[in-house]
Amino acid sequence: MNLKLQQLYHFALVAEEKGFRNAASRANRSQAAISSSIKELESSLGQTLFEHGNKAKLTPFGEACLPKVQNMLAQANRLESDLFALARGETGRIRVASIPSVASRLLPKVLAEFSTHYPDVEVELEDDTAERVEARLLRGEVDIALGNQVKESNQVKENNRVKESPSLKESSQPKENSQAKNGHRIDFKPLLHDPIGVVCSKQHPLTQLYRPIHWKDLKQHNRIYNGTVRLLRNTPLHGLMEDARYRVSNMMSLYSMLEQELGVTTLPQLATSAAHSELVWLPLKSPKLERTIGIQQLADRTLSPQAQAFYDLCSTMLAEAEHT
Amino acid sequence: MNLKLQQLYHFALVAEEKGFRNAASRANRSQAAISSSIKELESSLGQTLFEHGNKAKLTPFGEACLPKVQNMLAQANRLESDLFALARGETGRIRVASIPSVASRLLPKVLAEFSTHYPDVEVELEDDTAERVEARLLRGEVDIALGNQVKESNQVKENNRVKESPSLKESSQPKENSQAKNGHRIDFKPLLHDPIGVVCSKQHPLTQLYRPIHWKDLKQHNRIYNGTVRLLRNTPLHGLMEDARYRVSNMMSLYSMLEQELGVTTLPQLATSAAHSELVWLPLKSPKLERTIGIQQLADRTLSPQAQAFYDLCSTMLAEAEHT
DNA sequence: AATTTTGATCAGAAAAACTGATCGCGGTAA
DNA sequence: TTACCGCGATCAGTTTTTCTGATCAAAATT
Repeated sequence: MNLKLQQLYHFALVAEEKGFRNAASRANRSQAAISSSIKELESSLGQTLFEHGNKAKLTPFGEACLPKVQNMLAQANRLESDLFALARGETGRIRVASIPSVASRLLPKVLAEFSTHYPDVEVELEDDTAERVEARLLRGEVDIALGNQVKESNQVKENNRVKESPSLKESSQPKENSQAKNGHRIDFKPLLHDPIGVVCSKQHPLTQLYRPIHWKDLKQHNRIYNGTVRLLRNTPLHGLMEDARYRVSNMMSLYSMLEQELGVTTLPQLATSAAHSELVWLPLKSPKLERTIGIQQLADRTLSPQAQAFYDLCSTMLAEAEHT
Repeated sequence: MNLKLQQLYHFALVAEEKGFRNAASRANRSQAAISSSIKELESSLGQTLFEHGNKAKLTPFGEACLPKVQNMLAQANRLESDLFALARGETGRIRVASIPSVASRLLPKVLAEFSTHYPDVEVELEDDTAERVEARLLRGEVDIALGNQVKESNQVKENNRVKESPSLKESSQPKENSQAKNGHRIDFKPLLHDPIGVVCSKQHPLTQLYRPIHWKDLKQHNRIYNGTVRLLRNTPLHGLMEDARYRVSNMMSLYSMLEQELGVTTLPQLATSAAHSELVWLPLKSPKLERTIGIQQLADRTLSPQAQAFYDLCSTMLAEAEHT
């Protein structure tokens, strides 16, 4: 790589300005600097670029070179602004995975805000179950994931690795990290708390209680199991819900069944659709349960500037969203 | 112009070699050099390119940059070889103007030889009268011209230096001047001498002379004027030829007329077509006349490498051609 | 003929690039 | 676990490159 961009730039400047001195002033350099720069370029090409002793007139060779060099300089400039735009996160593409509740209830506002600040960044958003969202992140298919805190995977993996000494490290790491087989760890940043309650039809007897619901109140009703029941692990409710009359994986089916008054279910507040006006979400008084929603990234991978910007925006907007 | 090609090159090397040390060895540099080169690039972009502390793994940003940078490097390489090819004269285009006799009798061999050495150089050859050939050169329409010596130009140059004799030249300048309004001067390099003789049909009485032809021998025959008669200026023959029975500008017409035995003409030996076997060229004994054929270029313009190569080849081949 | 302007050139200063040695870290093998 | 290797980071010091300011000769301008 013999050629230097600066030499080419100086060459083009002299040719355009028709003079070394003008070129020098446009380049903020001394005339001597330009002179030797050209000389250097000429010697590395083995041909003279300007007619010497003739006011900086191009030789035929120089004339043949000029357009090629100008083209190169233009491309170098384009590259430079491309890279800067990429570096500033103004351009590019980010891939986000999210659990459906966040994707439908919280992300739209974030995306709208994001796209006003970064109109040229493509966002690829895919929703999936909490487990699969996390898996996609670990596989590197997405840059950022929005999901629940996954306590289980922490405990399991930690236990697999640390065969002894359960005391010291357990307390420091477990909450915010999870480790996968390929060595990637997930960094989880909690953003908001989503209370878990009971969902049923507006006509359901539970709505007539006129007192806070206790978990045992569900015993006497048909229960419908759904994916979010996993969140109840290690709570008294878990057993009850596992022992459900119906099991559905699809949320739409769940809503339909609830509307048909086939039973009741537990859901985080955000997971209830605002579109189904025949259903109600009732707070659960005891135990008071909640899931922690947060944003995840691979711990050992730097975020791209774009992703970082999205991450930051999510953090602030979702943390604010908690109080509304 | 913040970016340096070398930094981009080092970046791509590290990415391709997946390691600073391998990259360093491929670049014939120390590992420290590569390291600081990358660091410099990162700081000028304002973003980290590699995951630090992770074996030279690209960040997402670095991954986005890599293909763009590689593309730029490829183009820089292409430019470099283009410029070198141009500089070595292996590529490009030259424009040559020539008087018809040289173009048809001498240049073909030169062109054949040239194209074996420079197969990728385009040659644009145009033939025209000596005057117009010279005009094209002065106008910069061609790089090189092949023509007759233009004596006046020498005299003008001489006279510019010698401050005597201000009167005579003024009038002779307009016609055959080699000095144009833009100050261009023509540099003429004589290559071979072309004797001027008499051309007529094989049946013409002149062929029966059995002694060298004297200019007065033409008096008693019909004469055909042609463009090359200008070469006879200041010779006794000139008046005779100016006072011709016929005047033609086209050589083909001239040959036809000679074949029809409408008269005789004077021509340089090279200007006689070998294809017209019914015509003969007879040497003129007294005065012994000749034109000097040579190669011309603008005196204050450097030739392109390609043109220079052609110039050199012409010089040697045509000088040799004189003795055949 | 005098003056201005132009590019070339030089010594020395400043900046950039590079080297070799060393460091700490993480992975690997004993 | 310990010892070791290979990695990239870092540092001080050197070499190379680039730049400046002054000066010059040649050309253009007046």
